[in-house]
Amino acid sequence: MPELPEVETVVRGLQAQLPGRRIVEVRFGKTDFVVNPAAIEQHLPGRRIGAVRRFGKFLLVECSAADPAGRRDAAAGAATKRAVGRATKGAVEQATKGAKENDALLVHLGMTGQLTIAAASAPVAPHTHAFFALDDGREVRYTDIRRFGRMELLRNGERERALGALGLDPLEANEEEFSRILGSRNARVKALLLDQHVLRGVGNIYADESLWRARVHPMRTGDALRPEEVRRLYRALQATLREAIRLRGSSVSDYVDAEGARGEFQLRHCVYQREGKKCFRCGAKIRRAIVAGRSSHFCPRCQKAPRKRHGSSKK
DNA sequence: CTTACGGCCTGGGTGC
DNA sequence: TGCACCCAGGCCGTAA
Repeated sequence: MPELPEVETVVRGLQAQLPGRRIVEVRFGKTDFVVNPAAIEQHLPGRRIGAVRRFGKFLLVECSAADPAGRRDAAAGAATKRAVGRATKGAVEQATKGAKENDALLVHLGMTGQLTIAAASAPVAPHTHAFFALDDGREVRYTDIRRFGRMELLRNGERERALGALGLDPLEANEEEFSRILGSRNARVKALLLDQHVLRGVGNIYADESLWRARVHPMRTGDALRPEEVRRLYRALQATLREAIRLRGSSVSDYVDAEGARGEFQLRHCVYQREGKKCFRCGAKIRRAIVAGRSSHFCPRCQKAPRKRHGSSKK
């Protein structure tokens, strides 16, 4: 399941390969996951790729302005070089400064989406539904078994609509911000961690792993957390995400990076998909329960359940 | 407004 | 061999 660390890993892989390359052709298989495939087919061929960045679990592939066939190569290359240095920050912030936004391909990998770079002659994996042929004989391919992913071309002025409602990046937020947005909420902390309008990029794996690490039960509510618990959760979340990025993500089912390689953080999971196994900290059996509509894995001894549930609407 | 919940999308894996 | 069913995560609609 691509969450923040997996998307970050894919972004870094693409960022290392794509800037400066020209897209020469776009081909689609099934298109039910694409917002406006005709617009993509019409506008992307001929464009040069700029920076590739992550925004929560979304990927943005920036493209140059339309550039009449083959001219201005040197200028485009120079612009690309400048873009390389500042990869992941401020896709929306940049937009609000009034500067013209580059067109960008927005991709969400859903559960089983993969973006890989391959030689155009390489065998095509099943369920590959989009091909972006490059000017060097390679192509970027989008493979998605379940097609829960999403793809859309964002043109000038569309980023705010697409991304503006997303919450804080958990790696950029400071402790005060984190505490403010969680501490004011009566919802279960598991639901808050998963809510992309609260924090952008956290999914089920990293929510469960962080809660275990912080020794916070997923059914606790945000406003019932003691300050030291919020602090532990903040630190656990960042440490978990950073370690997962270092290990190139968790490959629990289909996830691979831009080179097609699996990650290794699944080998470090302490609770996720470890139901019935021993807690690494205390030896109790890890349990699974549905919280916020999602499978939640936790240690019933290390992570103390809340006694009761305050009504959310009644008093 | 906030929160909770159910349904939907799809197809791989499982169990009979 | 086939087939019904469960499940994954994001998102949206609805209800309280």
